[in-house]
Amino acid sequence: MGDKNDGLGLSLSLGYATQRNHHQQPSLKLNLMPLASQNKHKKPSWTDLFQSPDRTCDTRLFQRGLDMNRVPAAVADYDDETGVSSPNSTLSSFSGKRSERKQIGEETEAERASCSRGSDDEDGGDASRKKLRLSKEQSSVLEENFKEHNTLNPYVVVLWLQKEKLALAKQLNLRPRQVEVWFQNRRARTKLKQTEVDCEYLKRFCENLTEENRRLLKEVQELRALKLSPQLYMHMNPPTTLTMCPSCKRVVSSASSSSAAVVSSALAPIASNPQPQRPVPINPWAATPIHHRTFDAPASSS
DNA sequence: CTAAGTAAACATATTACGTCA
DNA sequence: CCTGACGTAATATGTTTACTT
Repeated sequence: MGDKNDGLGLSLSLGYATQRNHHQQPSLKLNLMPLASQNKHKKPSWTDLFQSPDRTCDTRLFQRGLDMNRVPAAVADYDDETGVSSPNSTLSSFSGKRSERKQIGEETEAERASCSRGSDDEDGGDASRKKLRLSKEQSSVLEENFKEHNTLNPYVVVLWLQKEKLALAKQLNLRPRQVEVWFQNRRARTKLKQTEVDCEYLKRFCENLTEENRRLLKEVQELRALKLSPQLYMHMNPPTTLTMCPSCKRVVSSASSSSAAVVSSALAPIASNPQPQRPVPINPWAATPIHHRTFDAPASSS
């Protein structure tokens, strides 16, 4: 997608956005790479570095029948023993091509029905997917990791993705796939929230502009009226609220009363000029401080 | 070098489940 | 107890990118 690499913009500075480049700098794992997979003539690929020699590993694990929310010791052991964090492992039971993923998913679905996260879910027998609510502790740990890793540079994120995700899953007794899904959904929620906030922000901005426009129109009318009766002009409050910064040449709009001196000097040419010189329209966005918002976790309903 | 195939990771939309008022 | 709203885990699908053949 085109927005993959500019995900640092509106979409929340999610560090993952650039992880596509992970193939470019996986050097830290050199010592973990199977020699057989190395090519002397080219840089080691990420795939080389992290790919499990046996792509069916995770599948096999799940085919043995695993608790859907418990990281099987075999998974952790596999990772620990080999020191290899296969990209596939992050997909856990659903790695591989979509079709394969689906197939595997179907395979594990039945198992899942007979599995459970905890001891309180033993009804089993239902072939439909079972949605399990993460515990508060699990959610908070994931949340912390999200905060910690959504702004890191891609390289670090890649390492995190490839390695720490497994560790996180292990720590939380979740499948790596669940961690992955959680982050995916978390990003979606964050983006949605960001969109809502931006929408509200634009709405208010538009309202302010409308109000400002109304005010300026009124001011124009007043100035035109003054033009017809100059003697009244001297006793009036300064009508304008626009000032210009002498250093940056920026026109600043201030709703409150401006300095009388500044206003008077600004008005002087206007009073004498039949064609009042308005400041060059400025980009309202440029003059408006945009505060980068940070988003906390949406209030959990659980 | 190029093209086709593949894998990984993502965004997005949707579905389905759990919780709560 | 029932029900609808809501939050969210899980799934489906399509896209992009890097790598391999």
